[in-house]
Amino acid sequence: MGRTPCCEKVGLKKGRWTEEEDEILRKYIQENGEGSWRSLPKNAGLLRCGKSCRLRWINYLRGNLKRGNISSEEEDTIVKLHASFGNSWSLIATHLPGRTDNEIKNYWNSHLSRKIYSFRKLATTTDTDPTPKPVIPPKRRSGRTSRWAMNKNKIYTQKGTRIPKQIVPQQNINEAIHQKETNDINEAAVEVPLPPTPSLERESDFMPLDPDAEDKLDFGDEPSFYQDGKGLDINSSLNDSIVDMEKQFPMEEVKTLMHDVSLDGEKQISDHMTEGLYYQQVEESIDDIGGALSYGDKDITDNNCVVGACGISSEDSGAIKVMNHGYNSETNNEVHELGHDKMQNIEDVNSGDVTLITRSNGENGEWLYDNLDWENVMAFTNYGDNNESDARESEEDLLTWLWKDDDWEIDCSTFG
DNA sequence: AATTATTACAACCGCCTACCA
DNA sequence: ATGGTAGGCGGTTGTAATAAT
Repeated sequence: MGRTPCCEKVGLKKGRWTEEEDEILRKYIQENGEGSWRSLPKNAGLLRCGKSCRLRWINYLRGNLKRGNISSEEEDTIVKLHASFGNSWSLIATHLPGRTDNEIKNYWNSHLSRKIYSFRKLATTTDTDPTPKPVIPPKRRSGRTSRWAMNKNKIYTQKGTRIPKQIVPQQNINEAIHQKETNDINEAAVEVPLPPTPSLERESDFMPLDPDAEDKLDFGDEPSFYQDGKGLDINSSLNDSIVDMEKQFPMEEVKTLMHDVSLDGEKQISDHMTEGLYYQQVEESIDDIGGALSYGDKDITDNNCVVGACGISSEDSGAIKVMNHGYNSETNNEVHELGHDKMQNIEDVNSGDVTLITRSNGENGEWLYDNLDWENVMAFTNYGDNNESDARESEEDLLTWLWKDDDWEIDCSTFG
């Protein structure tokens, strides 16, 4: 049996609402209250579908709605909440008074997702010129002026480029938001769980998106991910695969190596970051995770590739992966084949991104894609705690990533 | 000045779930 | 237990607005 339509659509008006219609709807609801949307149009004398009336009311006519630009604080909150809740726009909207789910969704799709994509593109550029590049905003493209565009100089400053930390579910989300509202969240002792975006999601290896995230964020007396600032205790099925990297790979050595790499003319991370900034971020990341952590198993090298390929390059995850990779250097074919040492190995994956591996071609300039286990990349069989839907989503992410890449010719030749 | 390309965002669509008879 | 309905949600589309050519 087919689904019955929400209303009889014959003869109903569609498209933009006029002032007159708005006024009729507003007046009717003020007199009769919300609800009974199905019967509302008829009673109010509107030639609209009940759903359309509801949407119009909720998104534009009801009181307490903020109009105008999304503030930087709101934007920040959206990004952070998206990390925890994913595309649950209505849930995100409950934390942004006066903003509707539709508005937030649109803002995400038209502003934030693009920003993140731009950042990833910068981070994965194949430009081999080691010369530091100035931060230059892209040429203005044609099109309607966005609210965001009017908010000057917000995006292309380096100031805010640091990718937030991995999720640290140590406190209730509301508490974190309150903290954010009253202070600078970056200075807070505990951060709000961080944002994987659609393209970032694959990076939250340690805390996959969870529809019940809000309920679970208040961990109460649950153990922290961090154990005295050293290593990681995820208190989960991953326990067996957790490696205290500091034991295997002294932190000072990691820092030294990363420092050397950053000064070695390798600009894999991003053209818009200076070496110093990059190093600072890596160092902070290492400090943040209290030494080391690992989420994979013996196939962690492949995991690094998979995750990186499907997500934005993040300095934090980069640092983590670097260490993992360094630890697993013996299993890394390209390192041995090219005779690279641990340091080169770190360079290879220092953003955890497949594209960057192409930079490890070193002496001969050859591509190293052949050394990747692409079957595994596509199958995602080793993706952490994965299940079928995760794998499918990851696969879509990768395909999206490939598709979005500007250099189609290179992609074709590279991936066959 | 006209056209084209691109964008932001309002609105729609269809699916899902809770509720009720 | 079942089927119908309303409301809610996320994804997608249509289009007005705007910059670039």
